[in-house]
Amino acid sequence: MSLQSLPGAVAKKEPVAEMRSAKISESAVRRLSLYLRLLQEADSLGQETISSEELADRAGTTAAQVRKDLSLFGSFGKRGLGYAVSELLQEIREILGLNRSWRVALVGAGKIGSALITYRNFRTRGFHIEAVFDTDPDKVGKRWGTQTILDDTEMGSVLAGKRIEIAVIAVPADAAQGVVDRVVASGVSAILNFAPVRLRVPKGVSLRNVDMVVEMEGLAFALTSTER
Amino acid sequence: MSLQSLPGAVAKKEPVAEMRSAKISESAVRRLSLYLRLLQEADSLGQETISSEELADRAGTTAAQVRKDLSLFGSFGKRGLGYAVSELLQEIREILGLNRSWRVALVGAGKIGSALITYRNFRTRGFHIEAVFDTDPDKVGKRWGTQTILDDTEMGSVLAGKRIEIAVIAVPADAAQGVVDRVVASGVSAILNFAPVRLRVPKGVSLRNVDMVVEMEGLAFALTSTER
DNA sequence: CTATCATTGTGAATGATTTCACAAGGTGTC
DNA sequence: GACACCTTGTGAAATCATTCACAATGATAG
Repeated sequence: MSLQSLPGAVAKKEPVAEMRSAKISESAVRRLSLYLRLLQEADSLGQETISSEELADRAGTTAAQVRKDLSLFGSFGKRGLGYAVSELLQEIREILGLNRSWRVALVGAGKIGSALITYRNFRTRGFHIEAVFDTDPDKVGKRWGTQTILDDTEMGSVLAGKRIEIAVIAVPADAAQGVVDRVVASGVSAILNFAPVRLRVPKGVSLRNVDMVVEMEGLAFALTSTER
Repeated sequence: MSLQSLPGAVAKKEPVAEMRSAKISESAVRRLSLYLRLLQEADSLGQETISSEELADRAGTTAAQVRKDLSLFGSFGKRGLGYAVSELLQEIREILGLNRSWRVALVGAGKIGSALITYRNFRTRGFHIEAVFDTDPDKVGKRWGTQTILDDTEMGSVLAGKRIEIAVIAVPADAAQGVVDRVVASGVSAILNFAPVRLRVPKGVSLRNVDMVVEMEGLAFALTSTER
């Protein structure tokens, strides 16, 4: 039986805006993103309701953790029944800011950039790559997916002109900080960094790092420390 | 003035093996990996000593955090002076298990795999990709870097034969769990997963995930929640 | 309509991580 | 050799995150 039709479910939830004052931990946000993916899978299989326990099992966490995470933003479930899949899906999309599209630029047209631009999940989640930059004259002017690679020198004006919000940095480590300074100056306020370097960003700019060497070294540590 | 020559520094440290009993948090290990990179940079510039404060500044953390992280494994510094760069470097390499090479296999010869195999930092850190697998008959047999792409069906025997320790999973989400089950059965006990899916591994197998969509959604959340 | 069952939402308890703060140890100067 | 100065290593305190446990709520069956 469907929960969407029950009047209580929507009326009860707290306004999301009010909840934003509290500080939400990065790990909680990561889990929400994961719940979202799991809910989309459940939804596409036609599942209508899900309990915190089932969601926790699929996410590899505990039912209490799921409920706590969701309670940071409101009350979305029904006691005795669980959560309406499609409704919770929509709530999390709203919480994460995914009910709109985001304007993204890619700086660095190398192998990592190439992997990103062909990654379907990106577009389907609302992240639209609207510009690609590189310094290499052999690459500039070439078509890359739906984009033509632009010269690095045009970066400032294009980012500002297209009002790009998120920059993906996929350049060599020694060039990364310079790129960051320039994209921030052009109004970008969120950065996903693939370069193996610690970047400095001004307050108000969000930064996430993806560092494969750090992950591999974490695995090496785990293997080393369990050895006997 | 160099610290290496002073007798106290080495004699004083606790044996690493003994310290391993305590549980080390994942975030502490991440920071160690970062310190290592920063120390290598300092070392290559000829810097001989570094204080916890300077290392913390470069790593974007606090001096107390640096000292606490290091104290989990021993006493490597000299009061009043700081740490000998090349010595601390070596200690961290030992802690993380990087004084040896690791046998790595790559499963999935797509764009992400391509980015990995050409990534120099990998090899220089001791991670040697010794086999590459794919299911696509058009790819099997092609040369990829120093490796020839092998057919997926050979995976089990090759992994076991080469005693591969770490597998990098770069296949589509719906194929990932099957691959994991097979690599684990072939003796692999650490996995770096790029597929956007939650994998299940038996106890004793280490797993790290790199999930670009999760990172991007984290940025979307940050942008959304700071908006007014 | 009452009893039973399932599952949420949430304070309180526990556990983990980070920060504080300072004694201890070591350098350099006069 | 005494004094002034730095910086580590580390208990204790503070903060942050997770887990527990249960009252509250709603569904369902008879």
